[in-house]
Amino acid sequence: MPELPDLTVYAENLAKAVVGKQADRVTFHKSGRLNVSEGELAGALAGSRVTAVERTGKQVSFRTDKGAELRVHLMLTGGFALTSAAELPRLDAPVLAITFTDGSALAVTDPKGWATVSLNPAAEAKVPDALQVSAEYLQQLCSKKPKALIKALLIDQALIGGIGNAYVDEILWQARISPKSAAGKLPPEAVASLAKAIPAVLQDAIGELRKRHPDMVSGEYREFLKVHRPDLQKSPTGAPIIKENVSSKRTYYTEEQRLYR
Amino acid sequence: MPELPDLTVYAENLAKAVVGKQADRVTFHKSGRLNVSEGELAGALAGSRVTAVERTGKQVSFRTDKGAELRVHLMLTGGFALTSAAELPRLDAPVLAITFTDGSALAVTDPKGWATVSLNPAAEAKVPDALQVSAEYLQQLCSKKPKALIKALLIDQALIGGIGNAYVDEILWQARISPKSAAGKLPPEAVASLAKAIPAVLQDAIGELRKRHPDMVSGEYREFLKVHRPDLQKSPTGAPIIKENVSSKRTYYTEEQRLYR
DNA sequence: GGCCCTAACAACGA
DNA sequence: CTCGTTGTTAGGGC
Repeated sequence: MPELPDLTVYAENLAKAVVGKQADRVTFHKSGRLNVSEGELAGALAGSRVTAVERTGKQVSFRTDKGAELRVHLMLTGGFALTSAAELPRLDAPVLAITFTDGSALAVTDPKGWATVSLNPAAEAKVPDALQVSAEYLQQLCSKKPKALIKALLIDQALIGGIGNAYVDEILWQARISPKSAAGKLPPEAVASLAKAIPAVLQDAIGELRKRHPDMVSGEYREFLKVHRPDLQKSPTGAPIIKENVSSKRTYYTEEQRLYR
Repeated sequence: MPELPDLTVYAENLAKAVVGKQADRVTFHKSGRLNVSEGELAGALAGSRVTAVERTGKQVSFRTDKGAELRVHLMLTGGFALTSAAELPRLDAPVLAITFTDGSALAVTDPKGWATVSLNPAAEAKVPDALQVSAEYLQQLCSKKPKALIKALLIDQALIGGIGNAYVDEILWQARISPKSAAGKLPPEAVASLAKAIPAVLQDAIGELRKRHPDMVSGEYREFLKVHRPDLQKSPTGAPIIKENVSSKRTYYTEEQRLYR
């Protein structure tokens, strides 16, 4: 569930909680997915100190003073948990658990077990983060995939990092562009308003989350979204919200959003 | 345009005309597509006698007493021509021309130049010919590609050889099965009636062509088709003919044909 | 709500 | 009316 704003706040809060701490024991539960053996993972982390926690696209990375990087993708149902070594056994659906020498603990949980954990992942082609995309880059993407629906293009993690199915609807509503528009048909003005809406919507959400849920490291909070919400009937400007599948994804939008095609 | 029935009669008539003759000069016009050099082609054929002409799927093969095989695919607009060496220069859109020692000549023509000519083509995975498909084989195909539309499955040359866009509509009407049925949803009875309709429709067409156009080696004759015809309004049993694209192909069918899905 | 793999489908060119 | 190749989409599994 979590998208860029949630993950950004998770990373901030995780950093406050664990940077500087020294890892003690590392355990991985076979329910999850790991790119190395459990022994290799424990060997690379045990005894080292966390130096940073950062978000990259939809993943959260932990770095250590021994140069290791641990990357976590929560997928649909994963979450973090800050607890103590003593309480770890009570945790539901644990995937990864790290205890620190001060007795505190960090865990990744996931009822579905789809979360992925990677130790020192191979460097990938760097995809621009959603908070960094320029109008020029967006224009390039639209020209390169002219027939793709704009919604499908924006949530493609190979093109832009961090936008998921919920916030893309917010962004498109903010820019007043229909999710079913063909990317290649967007005029420059529409691309420009989209380029503006992306960071605006995401930064606003980050602000809301920091204020409303200052300690969050898991879960979704969407009560301030403007259109992507099952309980809403109308957009803030009074237009009825249409609920429909677009590119096989549940989509909320209104007739206020212009369809280019 | 030609499909299995046309090509079958072409091959019969070509066999009557050229088997036993000795090739003299072989010329290939660069407009067409050839799997070897023109010199290689001429070298392999000149001086040898034609021993057989056969249809394989939608292709026509010529065999020689020196063990060569020449395979021709006419694509959309190609055709054969039986003429004389003297008349060859008057031929429109020639692709391949072979003169024989008795002064007669055989040519492949194609205004679009898409026809393909292959000398000793690499042996391919043998695909069952449409005249040979059993109900069991058809059932296997339907089970293996359950989501494919039945029309798309039947004209896939990698699965069954010889059925094209015109005769598939005739076959499906004969079997009273909608072209938009999902292959995997056909009950055994429908598969059985389809297995019966395929050779029935094709053999009937071969008979019609032999009778109506006893010397044909090119062109299309479709005046006896029952549904795949732009000029028809109703099927033989009086149902209005629906004209619609199915899997991006022009399709003629009626409500008499049951939709399984 | 996420991502990957595969199959089916549409568009274009030869 | 043909057959490729390519890009986009839809579905199921993890």
